[in-house]
Amino acid sequence: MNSVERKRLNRVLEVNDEHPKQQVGAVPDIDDFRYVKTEAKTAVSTKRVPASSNKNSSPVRLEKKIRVSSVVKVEVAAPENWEAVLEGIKNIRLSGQAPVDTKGCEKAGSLLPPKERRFAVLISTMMSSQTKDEVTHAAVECLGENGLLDPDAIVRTDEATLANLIKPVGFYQRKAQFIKEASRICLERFGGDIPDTLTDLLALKGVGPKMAHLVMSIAWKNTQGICVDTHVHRISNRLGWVFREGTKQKTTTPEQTRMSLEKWLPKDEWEPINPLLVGFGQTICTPLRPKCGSCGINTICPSAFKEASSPNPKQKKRGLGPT
DNA sequence: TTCCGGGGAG
DNA sequence: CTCCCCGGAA
Repeated sequence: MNSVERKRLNRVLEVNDEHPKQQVGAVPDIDDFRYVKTEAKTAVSTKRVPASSNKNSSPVRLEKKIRVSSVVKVEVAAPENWEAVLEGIKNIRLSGQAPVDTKGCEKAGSLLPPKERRFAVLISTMMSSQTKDEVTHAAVECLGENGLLDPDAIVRTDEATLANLIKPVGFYQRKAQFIKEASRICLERFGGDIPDTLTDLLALKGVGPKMAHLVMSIAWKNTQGICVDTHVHRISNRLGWVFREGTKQKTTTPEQTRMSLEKWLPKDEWEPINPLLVGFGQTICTPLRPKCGSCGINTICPSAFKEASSPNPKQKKRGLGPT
């Protein structure tokens, strides 16, 4: 097995192992092993994170491990106030529309029959990453108008033409290539439908954890894990909702965030949390200069006004991450 | 005008 | 870590 396969396999093992053990769950020792692998794998990405002390003002929620015979029980308490925070964000989202509300990829092919709709969702998702919702939406429509929301049609279209059609989305050459290959696999191995498991979705090039979980939720309505994109990742950390395993440090990768979040967030919130936080992140809790002043939860958010204006990145002192 | 982010691959 | 691409922000 080469390194790529191993990497993918590891990913798959991680996600498959994440059973909805919520507030309290008994987890066998093997679970710890998994985290060892994960930490080692992701330890590289220390890049522009201000490395040093993050004094999270929110309540410390270290995991408590209790050894009972051969089993380690891992208890992860939900953050204080999380329900109030979530409620507050929902209220914020009720007023005012975010791009994701109308142009999110779950809208793709909503008028099509199930199988076609699923394919449209997959293609839409594969194009949408790193791209504005509106742009993706337009590209999907463009494909549809050309009868290309269909794996058969796509494999018979040459890559350059395909790339040209989806040009407005970022990284279109790569995506055209990935989409064509995915279409071929759909035809050859899944009867023209899209894969219905995380494992098989992740095996598609151009589909990583974020998109695989999204597709499972949207296309199959079978949520296997939380779809963590940059918004969910950033906001979860600002809210003090997630921590690196065994610490009170912020998570450094979306995968860490996903696993940390899944430990306590009730499963019925797993699917809605993504559009909720994405919209919130697009409008209020923006990456740069979050609009804390007009945010409805600025009295209960541990990061409120903590990183308001940081003009010159170069002069920014290191070691004082938000909160 | 420059620069940065974003999901995933290599 | 860099590369892919481009819009939006500094």
